[in-house]
Amino acid sequence: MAKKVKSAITPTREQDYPAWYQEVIKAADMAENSPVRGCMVIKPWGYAIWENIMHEMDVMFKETGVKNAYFPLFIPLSYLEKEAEHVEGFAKECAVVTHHRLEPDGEGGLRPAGKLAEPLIVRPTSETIIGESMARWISSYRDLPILLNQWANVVRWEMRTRMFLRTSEFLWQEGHTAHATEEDARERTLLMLDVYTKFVEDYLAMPVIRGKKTPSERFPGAEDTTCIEAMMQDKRALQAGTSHFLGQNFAKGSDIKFQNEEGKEAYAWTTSWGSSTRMIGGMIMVHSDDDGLVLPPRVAPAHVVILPIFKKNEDRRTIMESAQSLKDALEEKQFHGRKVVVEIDDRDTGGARGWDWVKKGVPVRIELGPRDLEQNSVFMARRDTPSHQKNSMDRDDFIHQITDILDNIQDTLFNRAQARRKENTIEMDDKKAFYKLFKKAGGYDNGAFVMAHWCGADACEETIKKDLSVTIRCIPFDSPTEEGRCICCDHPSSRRVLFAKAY
RNA sequence: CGGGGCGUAGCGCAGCCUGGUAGCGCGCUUGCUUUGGGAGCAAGAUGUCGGAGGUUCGAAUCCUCUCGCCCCGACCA
Repeated sequence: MAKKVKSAITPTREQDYPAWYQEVIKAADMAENSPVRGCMVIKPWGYAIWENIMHEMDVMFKETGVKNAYFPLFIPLSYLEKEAEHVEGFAKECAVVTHHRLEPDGEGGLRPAGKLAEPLIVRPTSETIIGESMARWISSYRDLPILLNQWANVVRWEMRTRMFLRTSEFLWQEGHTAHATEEDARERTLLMLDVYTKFVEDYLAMPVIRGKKTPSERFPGAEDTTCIEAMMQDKRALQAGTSHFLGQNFAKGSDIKFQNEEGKEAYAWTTSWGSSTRMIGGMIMVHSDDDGLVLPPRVAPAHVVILPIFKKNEDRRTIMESAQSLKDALEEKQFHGRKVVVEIDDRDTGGARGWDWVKKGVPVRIELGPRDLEQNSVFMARRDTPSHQKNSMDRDDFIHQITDILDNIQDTLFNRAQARRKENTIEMDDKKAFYKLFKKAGGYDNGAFVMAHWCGADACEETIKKDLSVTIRCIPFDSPTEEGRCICCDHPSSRRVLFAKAY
């Protein structure tokens, strides 16, 4: 008798997308809300993904000559004042430390004491404090470029938070570089955007659109902000990484000067670039389904889970031995420079055990029972196919093919995401149709990625944002020059830009 | 910061209107039987009913204040 097909996650994506997202995280045991408002606790399964991300990105950064360093969590208030636009951009969301001690308040509690002469802010980003160091480290063009990165936490006091996507405290990396020439700095800006693109596409299997932000969406204090934008399953955009060309703005603010080859004093040209735990939120929203998390193999904490099936108690020992030898054989294999990671779960929880691993998103599940031992086979399920779909496979073939299977899953996830984005990316020239599309957007269906002409006026961008809460995600690098008319004001335009609802 | 909702066991909730000493489901513990699509039976453990004050013989329940969370706005690298 066919059992009614039921999804592991309720509600489903279509029923309530935001609730589905929270539930996927909870069901996969990745993270939970903390007692501290707007902050989350990242649990081992979630943190292991971040560790894989850190490890792989770190290698990629270093291949471009970047070195890691670490700067203080606290920044003197006055530092933030060094770059005018920067202050304005971050002032409203800074946590401020004003005291350095607690004392009894006489009523059984504690109160702050030891007021600081100058308040410290908890870094929302580190341009200013790193700039201060750079200013001291650089005196000659021979000291340049300086290529730094730090893995850190930052705090931005957000009004509304969501696990991984926007939390008050989040983990990230921030790169900061200083160069002798504008050209070098601009080159570095794009080089790091390339690194992000490669990482997000190859590891997180999220296809992205590369482009430049409009002036209103720029990083506060930047000359140019470049970004990668990905489409989530609800057709909203998520910025997955950003790289800024800061011109000489921060160099002037922090006094980063050097003597050039002609012996003249000049300000350095700086860049900064960042990506955060938000990528994990994106990864969840791009690949996961109504049965829970779906992990791209290249960042999965475990690649394979073996579920021993005990028909009779006497079988237990032989089946466990077989499971262990299968694990050993698989772990001798390398998957993109990393050992294939295998878990054995012999808990006696009935069928719930299998669903736990579905919900955790493990790429490959193996059921191993008496029948498989007799036939030297394994019963395999892939997370990129429906949960009920399982196939018997020769055990040795499976061991031989494991890396191909994982690669295949990785490719499938990427291709699926790319196909979905393509299907939901449209060109539009009619304002009424544009408004109609986004007016009804919401819930699981937020319209589309719309490529439309824009005249370049802030006013048009602002109008659309106000009317539809749709923003220009970026001016894509690959959008060709072509004659057209602004979707908002009908003035001439030479290029299409990407409009979408965003996270 | 405006508008709405909610705080009772680890999680999800009922009880509140009409005051009488704490309940359900899941989970958890132990044992036995089970295990190839979310196991069954039996026996258990778990609560400052968000906090403070008030009314009352008696408060999860009524009143006042307060704290926190969620949703919708506003804000948001």
